[in-house]
Amino acid sequence: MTKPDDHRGVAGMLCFSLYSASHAFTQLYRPLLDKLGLTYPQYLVMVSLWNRDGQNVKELGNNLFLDSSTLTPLLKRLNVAGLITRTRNPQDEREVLLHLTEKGRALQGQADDVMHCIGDAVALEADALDTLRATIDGLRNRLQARAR
Amino acid sequence: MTKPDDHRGVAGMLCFSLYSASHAFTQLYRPLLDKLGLTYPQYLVMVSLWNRDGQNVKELGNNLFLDSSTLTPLLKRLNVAGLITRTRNPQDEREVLLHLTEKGRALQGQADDVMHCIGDAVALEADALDTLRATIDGLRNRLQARAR
DNA sequence: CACAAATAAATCGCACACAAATAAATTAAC
DNA sequence: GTTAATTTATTTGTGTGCGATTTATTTGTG
Repeated sequence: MTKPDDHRGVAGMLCFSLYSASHAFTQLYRPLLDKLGLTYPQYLVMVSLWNRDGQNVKELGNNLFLDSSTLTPLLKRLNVAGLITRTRNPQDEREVLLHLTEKGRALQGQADDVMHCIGDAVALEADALDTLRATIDGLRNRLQARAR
Repeated sequence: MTKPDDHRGVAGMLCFSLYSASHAFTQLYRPLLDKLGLTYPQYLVMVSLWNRDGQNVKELGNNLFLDSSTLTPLLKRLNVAGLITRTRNPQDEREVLLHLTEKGRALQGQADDVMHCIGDAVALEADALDTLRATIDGLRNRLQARAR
């Protein structure tokens, strides 16, 4: 919260701007991702695996800032949907390795359409967008540093 | 999503910056709000009612961009905690009016400490913060307009 | 007045998030 | 080399979010 004494309720709080904008993104994604049979968090997992296949749960969690208690059930759903496999690492049986199936890899093609639609709605020039993203990432990093 | 062809996974996506920054805020708030016995969404409801007491569920939902299926159970918990009352509007029995109890009003004093802690972590000058908030709010409004 | 349409909440089902506790495997210490 | 500490993932329980449906009340139309 940022302005203790204003009279605008939640509207003046940066945390709420982020909270509501993030939900607005999810709402915009929903009908697009429905066509791929994915939820928004599932889509983030797929993006991460399209970028680097064969991550374990820990690495994926570090990339998405999510913990295994969130990811385990989500990954099971992606597995049931036939998009990924979950296998123990023979070198270290504690780790579960995540690999795209053929079907999971194929889905990346359809995802390009999704990104295009979202880009239109965001309606920001490339450099304005980079600046905004960098500002928000910097903020997130400061918040996470405090939360330890 | 913003950059289809980069090689950075989720890290290059504005939606993910918002998503992860919003969660980081929640994590920072958690230990502070634990002392008040509130979750972050419950805190948003209290802020809205501190700003304007006596809203109905619909109005509150418009302010927070949340719908009654989310709010009803949350409001019941605040009611059980003794922070608010839920009464039907005699003039229109469809509406449920939300009023702070004495205990609920009293909690606002402790919330000032929370805001102070958060403000420190955000570490932005007032005008930089206003600009950022306005940018994100503008983005949210564009996304919501597309989502209809 | 009667009765269909609209509105406000609540209910139900599913999928996150995350703290806390547990289980299994590896590494460290001695 | 056996035991303790650490690491990785799963399980459990609570609280959101939200689509879809349902219930109750009010408004609109003839």
